[in-house]
Amino acid sequence: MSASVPANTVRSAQEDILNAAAQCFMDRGYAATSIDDVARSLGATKGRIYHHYRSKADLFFDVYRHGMQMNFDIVAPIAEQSLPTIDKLQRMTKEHCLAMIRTQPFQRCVWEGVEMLKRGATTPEQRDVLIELQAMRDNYADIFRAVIEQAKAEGTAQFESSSIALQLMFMSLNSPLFWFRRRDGQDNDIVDEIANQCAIFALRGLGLKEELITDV
Amino acid sequence: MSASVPANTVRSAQEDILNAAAQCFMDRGYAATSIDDVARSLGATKGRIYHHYRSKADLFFDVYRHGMQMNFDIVAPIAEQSLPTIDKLQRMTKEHCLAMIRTQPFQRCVWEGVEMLKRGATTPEQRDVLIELQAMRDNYADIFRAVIEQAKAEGTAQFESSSIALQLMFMSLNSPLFWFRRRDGQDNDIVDEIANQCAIFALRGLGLKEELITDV
DNA sequence: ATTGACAACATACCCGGTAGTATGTTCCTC
DNA sequence: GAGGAACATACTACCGGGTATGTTGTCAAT
Repeated sequence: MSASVPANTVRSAQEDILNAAAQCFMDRGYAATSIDDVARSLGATKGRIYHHYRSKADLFFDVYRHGMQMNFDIVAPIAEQSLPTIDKLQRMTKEHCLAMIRTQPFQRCVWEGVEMLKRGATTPEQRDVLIELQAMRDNYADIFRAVIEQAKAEGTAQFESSSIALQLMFMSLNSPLFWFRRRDGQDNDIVDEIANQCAIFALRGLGLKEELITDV
Repeated sequence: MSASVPANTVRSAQEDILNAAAQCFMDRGYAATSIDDVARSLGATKGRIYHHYRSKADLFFDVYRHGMQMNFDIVAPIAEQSLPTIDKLQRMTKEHCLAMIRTQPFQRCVWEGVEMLKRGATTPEQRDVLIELQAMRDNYADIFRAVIEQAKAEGTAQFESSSIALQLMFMSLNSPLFWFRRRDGQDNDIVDEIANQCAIFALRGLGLKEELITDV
């Protein structure tokens, strides 16, 4: 709130921490990552982390939140467009999958955050935050749910339970989180090709007719 | 080797530990699970665990190994049968998915073990064991790889990279590990129905023609 | 029946790592 | 030059892996 503080400096300092934390949490998992690990990867010490975050969990939750926000920013605009259902679903799945690859460390934290809530081994305060973040994630999933249900209603998709279909679709689209890692000077085309194959697999899995599936 | 020791007693004692450990590792994850947690869930103390296992990692690896062995025992007999490729693939996917649900705690440990090797934050000795277990897992995956490649050769499946297709297939079949948990008096039909939907999704994703996909 | 030996644990203890805190230090701004 | 932001340093408390040692029951040979 102080006008004297250049906001961009604070923001960039926080973003550096967020990026480093996301990377560390992905590399070792939440439980096995120490605050010192994160600080060390920044060439700093704990003091810097604890100046911006009250606890390790708080830092993790902020990574989670940013990861989800990135997904919303990418997919929501597509969902709001007036497109044929199939086209919309194709673009959404492709872009979601690309987001998984491009912001992998953050999305891995989202994944682990979801698991954390399901396990329930948290303090009540942490649980409250996780529930709020889970709601954010559920809202995001509902964007997709609406589209696949519409596709089913239009007869262009076929599946039994939409909840299970949604889970399976996300598992397919999120799968590069676990078997793919970007290398340094890697070609963008490779990333695009992987997202294509994942999206096609997911769309086929949802029962889309073959002639409706095209490259985006 | 001592004839004086009733082997079944030792075995059942070890299996009790394995089951408890698998459950604990699933509930809290490897890093967040303490040996005391496992012992407490058995109504025992550390002494019991460390009498049978040299370290926490050793215990975890044994759970991993048992999980993979269960999968082999279920799927290998099907793969060895002389069946039409499509039928074989259908039965294998369905049974694999059922195994994921029925032996969930063990399979979650398999999953985490795979991640553990990829992260690489282990001692050299642990890494050696993980590499051996990974080879076991790769061999298991190769059973499926052979079948889906044959299906592709026969023109009944279509996908680009068989490696990616394999990953996506397993992600679909394994997905109940993460969004489904068995309740106490739950109907077997529900489990069967979930496995069906996962298997159908996976087969569709692999490009199987709709008329070839039937309930198993 | 006695005893020795060992398996199968339990108990007690050590020690390294880590979350969190309390307190310095530096620089920047007003 | 005063105050606070943005850190670094130093410290505490505790948890958890691993070990060393004690205890009990069982079996085998005498």
